[in-house]
Amino acid sequence: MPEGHTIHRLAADYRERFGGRSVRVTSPQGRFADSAALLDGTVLERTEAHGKHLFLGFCGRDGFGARGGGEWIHIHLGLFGTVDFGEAPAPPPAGTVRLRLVNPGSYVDLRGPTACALITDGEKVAIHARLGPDPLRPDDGPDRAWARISRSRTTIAALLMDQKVVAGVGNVYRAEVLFRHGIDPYRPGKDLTEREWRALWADLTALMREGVRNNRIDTVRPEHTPEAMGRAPRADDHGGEVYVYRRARLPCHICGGEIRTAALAARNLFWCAGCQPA
DNA sequence: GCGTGATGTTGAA
DNA sequence: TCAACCTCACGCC
Repeated sequence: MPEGHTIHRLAADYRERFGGRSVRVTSPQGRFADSAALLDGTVLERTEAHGKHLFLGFCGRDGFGARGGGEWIHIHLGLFGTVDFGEAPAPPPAGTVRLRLVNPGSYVDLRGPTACALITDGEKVAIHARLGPDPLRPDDGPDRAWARISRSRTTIAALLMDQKVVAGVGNVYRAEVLFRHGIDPYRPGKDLTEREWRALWADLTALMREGVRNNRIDTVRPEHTPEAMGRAPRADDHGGEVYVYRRARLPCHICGGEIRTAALAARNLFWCAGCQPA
């Protein structure tokens, strides 16, 4: 499930259910057990998202950080990671639960993350430093990304997936935003106009905010929804309504042409050659 | 029961 | 460019 919108939503949900209170921290699977023991009983003070990275900040008895300094759980869901919230009482942990938080009202289970580690303030700063601007972070903007894109011979499809260039965009938003702007995914970054890039950034911001709100990715404009066009809603485990993502060989909602797919840097790319001409 | 694939990242070759 | 890693649901025998 995880593109940037998922992570920002998780930051808000962890904060809402567990923020500001003492929390029981365990690792039923055992792979985070030592760190969980250090944090058990401390207070979840703050939560933060940058791109696809989630940070849970804990406060010990002697100020921020269970060990005295700044103390964070750094979580990256990778491709398979999942987070499931539930109402207390927490059931016996099912499957491979890496991290479980419990308080009197709620529990939350983390499974299958690429990363789940206790880090210091300094390590957190280093992670922020290697990430590009995030359309969902209020203080971030398109300029820093434009400085890289406008000088790069790499395709815009690859640049959008590079977390050093833009943080939080994944395979779905990449495919969909390029479709919405009629841009050929293979166009080199330096061949985009600044106007095109600013429009892409603004659109990503709006689409991803909507994604946080609804906890799913919807990218079709009102006039192209299933209701508006009299077609069946999308039957896909991902849920949202999209133009091209995972619609290989199906007809384009706009021009009727066949949606194409190809591997690009080991990821599946989807686009409509009619609507996104070279 | 086995093989496959998936909204991701890293590090070696 | 490729393999490794993280997990689980689904299709097919």
